[in-house]
Amino acid sequence: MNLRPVPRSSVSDHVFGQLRDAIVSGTYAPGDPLPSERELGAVLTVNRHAVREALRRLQQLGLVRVSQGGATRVLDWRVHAGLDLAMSLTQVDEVLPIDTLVRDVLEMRACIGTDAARLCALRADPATRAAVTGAVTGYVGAAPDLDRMDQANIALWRQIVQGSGNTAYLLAFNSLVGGALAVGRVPPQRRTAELLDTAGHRRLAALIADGDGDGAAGQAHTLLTAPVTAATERTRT
Amino acid sequence: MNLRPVPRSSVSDHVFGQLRDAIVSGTYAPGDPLPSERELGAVLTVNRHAVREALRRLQQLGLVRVSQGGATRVLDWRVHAGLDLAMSLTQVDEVLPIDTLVRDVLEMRACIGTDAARLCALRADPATRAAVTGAVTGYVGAAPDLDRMDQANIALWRQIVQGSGNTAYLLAFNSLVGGALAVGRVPPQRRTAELLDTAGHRRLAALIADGDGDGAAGQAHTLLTAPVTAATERTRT
DNA sequence: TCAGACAGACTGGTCCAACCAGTTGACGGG
DNA sequence: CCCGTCAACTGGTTGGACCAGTCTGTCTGA
Repeated sequence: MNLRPVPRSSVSDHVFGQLRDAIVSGTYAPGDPLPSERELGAVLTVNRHAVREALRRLQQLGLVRVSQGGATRVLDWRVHAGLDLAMSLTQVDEVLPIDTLVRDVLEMRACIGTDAARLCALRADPATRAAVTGAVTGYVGAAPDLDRMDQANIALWRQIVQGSGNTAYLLAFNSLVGGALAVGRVPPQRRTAELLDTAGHRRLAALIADGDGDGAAGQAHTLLTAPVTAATERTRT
Repeated sequence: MNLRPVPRSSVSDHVFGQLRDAIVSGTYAPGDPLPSERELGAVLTVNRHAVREALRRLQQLGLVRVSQGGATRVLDWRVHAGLDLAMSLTQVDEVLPIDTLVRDVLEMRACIGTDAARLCALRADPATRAAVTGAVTGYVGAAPDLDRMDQANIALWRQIVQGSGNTAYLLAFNSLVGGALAVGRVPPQRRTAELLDTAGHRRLAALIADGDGDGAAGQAHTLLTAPVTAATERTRT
């Protein structure tokens, strides 16, 4: 087995995690006031500063609204939280089934990836086109090691998204990669079909190199939609 | 003129903003160590705790990596930052021209919105379909007040994205709405063309109500692509 | 000469204690 | 009944102290 670095979590990390899960899972409803910082510190046997640091992170995620003098209140994450929250949503199976979340992320990746491939074919400079072709070569060369292919696949799509010249796509891609897609929640055999279509990826690189926007979009759609339908099937069971 | 609530910013907000801008604008290159917390506190004449809270938020955004014992190092935001960063990118015109960012956001909104409309037509329950129709009615009724139309337009698309049943789309939508699109960076006259197509929006609602996924996608694409091409023109000038 | 152990000077992590600055709500006078 | 006042909250900020890792230069032994 391959060893991974030990995840060392600080006190404020624990506080953050607990509060985040409590909020997303609905333990605290939107509009509800959170216990005061001093009270949270007392209950969790933690210093107030640790609580404050955790609250800052929750605020940054869009989960709470803090106001001096008044209580810190819970926001409706369906309204105020950004895509980065997806990176943290791995523990709340009751509220949001993990299979559904995976399907959603794949669906979004397909949507973004298709348009990014189109734009990459239209807007990318020669160096980037070459980089895409190179990334595909690296990807194909990684076969049949699924883990390495996975890694190379992400690198490939990062190139494409970068080549699209759309910063919003790039940031969203980061959110998705850092999110449920990459947490290892999806067992290897589930991605086999997607990852093994090396011919399809080669074709995609060629279309991008040729500057054929519509062709690249179509090919990307084909490549990215297959796993979505598979995931959709999975949610029904 | 319409009055707006006074934005009151805390000390740690200022620290956060300064560091964020310094990082995104490249003052600190990826891999560079940030000054120590004590040093930052001394330079900014601020307590160390305030610095720490700001650093937590930067960490949450994916802009820095902090490690006990070692220095806090700057990450490459093009690799590690999520879409939420777009909500903060309004001041770094040199690195990322604001017109380009607006175009990117509109492009992404068009991409997501098109697929969300398709899924909404396919998957939404009757209540949600009715809500979409109602939102369009409210939107049309808001004419010709551009500000109210803007608000109603956002509410309408929120309904559609919600109806798509895709949580990733919903969170991304929040990021985009909270981001450059809503900061008032785009003068009213620039959105006129998009906002005034009431007939097109009515048609979209009808297609969604009928469950015509492809039709809804096409109509949504028409509605959302127009502002993108306009914004693209703008970036050339 | 050089590899490796070691010590000290950093780094961030946590805690305590105090005070400032807003908000809230109950209480009492008009 | 209304409205101002004030006390008891809330979060905001500061200072200082100490723990716990990391890094680096130095010094020792081979």
